[in-house]
Amino acid sequence: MRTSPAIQHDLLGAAVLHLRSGRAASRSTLAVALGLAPSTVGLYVDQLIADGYVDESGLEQGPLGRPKRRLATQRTAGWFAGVEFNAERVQAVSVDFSGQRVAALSKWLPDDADTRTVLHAIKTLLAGLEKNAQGPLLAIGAGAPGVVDPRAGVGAHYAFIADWRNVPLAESLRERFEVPVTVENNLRVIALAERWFGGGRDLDDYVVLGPRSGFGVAIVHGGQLMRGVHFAAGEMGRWPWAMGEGRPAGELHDALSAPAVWRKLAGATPRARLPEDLRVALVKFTDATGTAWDEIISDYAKAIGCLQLLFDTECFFLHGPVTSLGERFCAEVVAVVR
Amino acid sequence: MRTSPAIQHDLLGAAVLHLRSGRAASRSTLAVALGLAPSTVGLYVDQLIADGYVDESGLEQGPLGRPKRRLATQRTAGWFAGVEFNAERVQAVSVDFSGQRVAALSKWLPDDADTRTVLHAIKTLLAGLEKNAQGPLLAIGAGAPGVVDPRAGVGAHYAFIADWRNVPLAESLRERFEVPVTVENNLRVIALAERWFGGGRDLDDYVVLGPRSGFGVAIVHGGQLMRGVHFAAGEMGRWPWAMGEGRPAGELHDALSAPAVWRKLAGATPRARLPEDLRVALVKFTDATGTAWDEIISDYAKAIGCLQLLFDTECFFLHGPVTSLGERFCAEVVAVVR
DNA sequence: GAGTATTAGTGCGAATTCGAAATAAATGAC
DNA sequence: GTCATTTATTTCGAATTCGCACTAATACTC
Repeated sequence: MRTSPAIQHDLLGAAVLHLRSGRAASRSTLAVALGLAPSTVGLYVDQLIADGYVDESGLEQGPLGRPKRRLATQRTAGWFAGVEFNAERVQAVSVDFSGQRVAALSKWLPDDADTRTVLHAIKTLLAGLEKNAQGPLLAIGAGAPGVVDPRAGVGAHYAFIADWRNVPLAESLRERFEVPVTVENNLRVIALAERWFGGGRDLDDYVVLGPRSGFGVAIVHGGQLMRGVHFAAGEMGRWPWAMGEGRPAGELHDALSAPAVWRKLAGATPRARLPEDLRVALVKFTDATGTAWDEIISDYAKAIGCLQLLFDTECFFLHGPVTSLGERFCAEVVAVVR
Repeated sequence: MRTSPAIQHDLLGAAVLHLRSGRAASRSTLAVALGLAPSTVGLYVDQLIADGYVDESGLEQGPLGRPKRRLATQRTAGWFAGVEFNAERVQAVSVDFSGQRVAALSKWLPDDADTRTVLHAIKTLLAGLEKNAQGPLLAIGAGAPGVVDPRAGVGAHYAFIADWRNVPLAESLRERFEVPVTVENNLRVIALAERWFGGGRDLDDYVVLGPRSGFGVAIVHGGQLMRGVHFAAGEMGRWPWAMGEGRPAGELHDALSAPAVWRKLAGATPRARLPEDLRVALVKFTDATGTAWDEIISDYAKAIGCLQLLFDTECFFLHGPVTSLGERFCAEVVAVVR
């Protein structure tokens, strides 16, 4: 009989993430991915199987040699809740232990939503997910807008929700649901998701552009999020920015934020509440080749060029409503950056 | 008798760096600084003393309790060589094991210096240091201009030295002197030095501004240098930059590099070779309050502001010839950034 | 000067991780 | 079918690091 080590929480988490994301599917691949000796991983996997977190699900034959024993996370070992919000709406999803989305709920907020309203809405949605879930709730992850202190689990500041200042979000949810709660900035949550499940899967250095009501970027360096001393890194929207030939100087988010882009394209400010309609309405613009279109392309290219000179990064990701401009937008931006 | 572990090179290096920089001076403080258990540090220090790298040098009484047994690096355990160069000159220093500078040599390069000339000059200076040194040479550190691949020890590219392309600098020096050689970009070497011996001693996040013939920055995030995929991070000099009211657009180094600053202040381009004279000549400008001066201040403040929004860092350092503008320059820049 | 509080450093068993050899499970050659 | 080859996993002893109890050295109190 082998003497298994006590399960270390961080290693369990890392192992499960690797299995869930498909990055590793057997003891040997897990060993490579985690940078541990095969013998060590063997001990850990045994323990995870004994505890009901992981299952062996058949063999996977390579071109030669002994086949891998495929590992899979146990769907029924429990579930996770994720919640994301801004001044307009709250969205929540439940995800089973194997990473499959089980259910999603969302709720529009009233125009004058304050901190209390928002917290209440979050708890209501989470409680709703809890009702139909099977197995124990294992953890909650929350993506909050504005400046977030993930160590303290506090939403430090956000301009668009009344009295959103030093809100102890993690503590509040931990009290109510009695599980570990992780809080992180909205955009940085996306960067993390990109790393674990998206295109940043094998990347250690990349930048996520998040044009929304403002313009922020999330920077991943050496596999780690760059947060800044005051958790305010990436606030690129407030860069001084020349608005165009002979135009007055402004700030970058006046040129590149989602509302600014809509305004330029449509000469109007569509409500961000109607992304479906918007996408339809904008299709014609993506086929047009007006000055506005070229100007947006050139501004985005300029911003990305600056970031690339500074970071010399592997990859950029564009997230948020502006992605509805489609593939051609990205392709043209890339061309101009070059 | 205690069973000492085999000395691990990285831990030895880290321990010695902490002792040399004054960051830790006893077993207990070293344990805190290295994040190891006191018992483990005890074993390591015993080994270092047995091997003649470290010495106990008396006691240090705190306000209460058993006094620390002060540790010091053995001056005579060996020495290190450091060499730094650009297209104009090569500078080399020797440093004993306790971090004291022993000797320094430098050499101007001819105007048409090519790769062979530069390598030869480097080796000549190092050989010169070797003559008067006592004890074994332990390692060489080299700071090279331009794009440097520190993993391969290769100088990838530098525009101002003829045929400086993929120069196997580390290999070349290792062959000649038969010790480990570390190669890093000039400015990043400064950033590392800042972290170990300068004002970045207790900082994990900061940016070093290096205006020279161009304008580069070295970024330290989480205690680690940000190098970029192509080792070209920080090339901020090539940012597009409005040159002033109604002036044509240019690049940032046209406004902020050392030659650009001299040109603006003096209406001329003094040779960078004469920093002593320059400093004297410039004193009058630091006392003047002309448009040029204000413009430089405002440009520097704008650049630093952009970096701060992006990185939200703890601290900025200014290095290079521009520092001869003095305290007042920095103070005014800081004021405008605010 | 004996006792107490405080901090520094050591001894030793326990926990974890590793490395190398052994074992297991497949393919393909003969 | 047997054997060499290849890859996956396990066994087992060794190496390293830790945690905790213990000892050491000092100042302060009475």
